[in-house]
Amino acid sequence: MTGVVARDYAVRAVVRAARLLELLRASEGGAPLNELAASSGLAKASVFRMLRTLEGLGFVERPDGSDTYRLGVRCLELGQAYLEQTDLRREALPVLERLRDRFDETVHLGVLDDEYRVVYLEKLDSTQAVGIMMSRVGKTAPSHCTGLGKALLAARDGDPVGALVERGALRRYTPNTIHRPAELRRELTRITRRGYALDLEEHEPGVRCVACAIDGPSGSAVAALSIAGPAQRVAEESLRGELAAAAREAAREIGLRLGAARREVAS
Amino acid sequence: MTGVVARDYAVRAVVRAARLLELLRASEGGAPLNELAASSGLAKASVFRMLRTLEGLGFVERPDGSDTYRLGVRCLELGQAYLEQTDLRREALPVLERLRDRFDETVHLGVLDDEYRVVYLEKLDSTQAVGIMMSRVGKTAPSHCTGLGKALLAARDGDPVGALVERGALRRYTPNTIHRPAELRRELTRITRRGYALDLEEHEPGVRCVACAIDGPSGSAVAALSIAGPAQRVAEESLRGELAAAAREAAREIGLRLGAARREVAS
DNA sequence: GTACTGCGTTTCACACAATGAAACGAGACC
DNA sequence: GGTCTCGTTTCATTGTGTGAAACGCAGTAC
Repeated sequence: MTGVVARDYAVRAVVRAARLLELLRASEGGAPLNELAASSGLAKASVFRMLRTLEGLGFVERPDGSDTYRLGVRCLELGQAYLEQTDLRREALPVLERLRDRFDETVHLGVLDDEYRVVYLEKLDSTQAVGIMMSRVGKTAPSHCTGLGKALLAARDGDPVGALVERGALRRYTPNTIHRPAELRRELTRITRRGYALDLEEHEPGVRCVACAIDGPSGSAVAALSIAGPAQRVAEESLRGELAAAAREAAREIGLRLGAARREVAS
Repeated sequence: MTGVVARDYAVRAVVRAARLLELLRASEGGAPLNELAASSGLAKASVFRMLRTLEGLGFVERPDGSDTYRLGVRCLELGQAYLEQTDLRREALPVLERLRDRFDETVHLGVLDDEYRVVYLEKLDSTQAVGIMMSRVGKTAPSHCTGLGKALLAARDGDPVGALVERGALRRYTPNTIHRPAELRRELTRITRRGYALDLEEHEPGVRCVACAIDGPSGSAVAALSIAGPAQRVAEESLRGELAAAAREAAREIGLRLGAARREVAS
């Protein structure tokens, strides 16, 4: 899926609309017409029509009647509906809760989006040290330097590292960030072999975690979960040992539940 | 959808794509192609192309590779971005927190979407009796029988009640629901006059609340806040008295902060 | 005051993108 | 094997989305 759509199917106007929404998402607190026209590379008139269409649909709004466009409430409604509808989250929740309670560390559930970013679907906070991690449901994070991300990349077929390189996504966030393609590829094979991914302060300084991919009914990974905590509390040995084992077991259980849920629907 | 866009500007393909997303949102856990084709009234081939386009963009996904389409992660990302970008929420939060702490009752912040539904932007739970209300950030609720909704409808110009009638939205949820247009109109004038809206178990049995509209810099209402609690704890007199006063004051303060924030940006 | 500049808006003729009918193929069911 | 139903593909047609350019309206400079 390096192209936007499998075949040459692709309704151009819709792709363009999505591009504008993405620009608005990236832009802090909205952008004026001209800016969007410039950065999208489309004609001003086209952008104008698009934005007005999106505004009428609630995907975009202009505070009172000003000239700066920002994302609209409709986006929130859809996002919330997505969360409610995904059975992944529903099935995973009890398992994640047990995991959190057992170690009292922060637990995450996440997937990759089409840009190879990690998107958090669930976050269960540890009772200790709440708020040191900047993760949050719906937020995105880079995949090459997070536990969730690396676990999911390792489970992808094709050449995810290549895709990341193309996008110039291999930024360095901390001294530990693996930012060289070759090294990242080695790391991914290692992850596949041992069945879990580590993040040793590669994204946020002071935060370590262990993550495992969750296999869906079809056998391929549909999500991943992680257990994360402050570096001074979680030793690398415990990450590799007890925590990794617990994470793998939890991932396996969620996978089974997903299969069961699917079969139930089918019947 | 009495006219999706002001003039005749409206990119048809985008409007159609939005219609499909809305259908998926309403449908529990996804829908197959044929169903979407039927309920959207579009040709099967068109729906097919649309869905594939949306899938490529991440707005829609198919679990493994099945035939049922559901909303995709991209929706969640946008929704989260919307929440983070709106300065309404940012400015309101500290004020709402004070309000919640003062009475230890659940506090809401919400807006109307383009279909005249209430959308919750923030919910601060009371420490007592958590979970009796089904509200949640990003969820929608009817406007004619909620405090937030009525406060916002009352502040709208035009004929919001007429719009609700057209949509057949005046459903009855409890014996107390105001479902007659004429009566609702009277209620709205009453609300405008006294400056706050009540919900006396009109939406959820056992839940009462008082709500006030928040005026943005331009003077018109941009949102509303409410204080809600179980009927047996919050007496109607205290709703009309102490709580209403506190809600009005909080709404006023948020309005001022919004004005200030806007002016800051402008400078 | 005028000239200028930067913005959102509108117009318009053209081109080709999006469309839907219909044909196709795969799988399930009987 | 026949007959459904469903997703997929093809293809000719047309009307939709397009961008260049013109417009109008601010604000600013001078």
